[in-house]
Amino acid sequence: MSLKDEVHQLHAQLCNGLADPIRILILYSLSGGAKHVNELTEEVNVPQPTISRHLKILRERALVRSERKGQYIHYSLADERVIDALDLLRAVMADNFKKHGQLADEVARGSSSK
Amino acid sequence: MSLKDEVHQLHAQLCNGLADPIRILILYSLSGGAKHVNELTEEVNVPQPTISRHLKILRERALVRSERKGQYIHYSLADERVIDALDLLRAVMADNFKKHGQLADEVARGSSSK
DNA sequence: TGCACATATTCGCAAAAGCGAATATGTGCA
DNA sequence: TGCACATATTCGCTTTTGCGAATATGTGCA
Repeated sequence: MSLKDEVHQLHAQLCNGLADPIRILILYSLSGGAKHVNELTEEVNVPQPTISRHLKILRERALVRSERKGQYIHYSLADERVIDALDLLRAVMADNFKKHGQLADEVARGSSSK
Repeated sequence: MSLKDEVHQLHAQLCNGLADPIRILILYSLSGGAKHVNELTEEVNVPQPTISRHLKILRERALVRSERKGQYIHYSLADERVIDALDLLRAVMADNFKKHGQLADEVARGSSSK
């Protein structure tokens, strides 16, 4: 595989890190400030091992950073621009719905800029 | 599933549309102007049925638009902001590499702004 | 040290994705 | 109509992904 293709491969993997509803919820949650795993578990409302599995994926793609603080491990966004990218895509989606007259309001609400 | 979760599901599907190297190549190629399938086949250098399968996915996610022009079908970006989002993520990736001193140059080259 | 809590990993499995090869559909033109 | 070209779909298969349940690891404190 050429070096250039490797870059596209990595670019795709980064995008793949965003391609799951739970991970999107985690990222938006972290955009409101660093949190530890239990807080995320409550906010996203899925079992703790599931959160940890998704956090591992986000870590592997360098989308989040983790830092141990005593007993807890604090997770934070690695780069705020990831939220910008998500918001852009959400806006694209909202416009599509507007064109087809469905769900547009709910999409517009609940973004990171709530 | 709640309506809000449905939105996150759709958001994730949109991101999933970007989560493949071939589709990323297709989108960047289309950012240089509308093209028909054979042109994409040559540029991306994969078999034609493969391109068509990926185009179907991009269509389903409303990332591209298709318009028949006689014998050909012209594909174009549905929304330029998708490229903005991809570029943002590529920049995030480039910065990560810069921190780890790998591949950063190649990542910076070959973006949509070539 | 040993217990309580926070977080991560493993396992087994069911569901989904991606691919090559073959084939089908659609369109223009002789 | 029938042929040539452009594009889409189907099929069989292998690989990957995601999940729940159980379990392991790591940390602070009595």
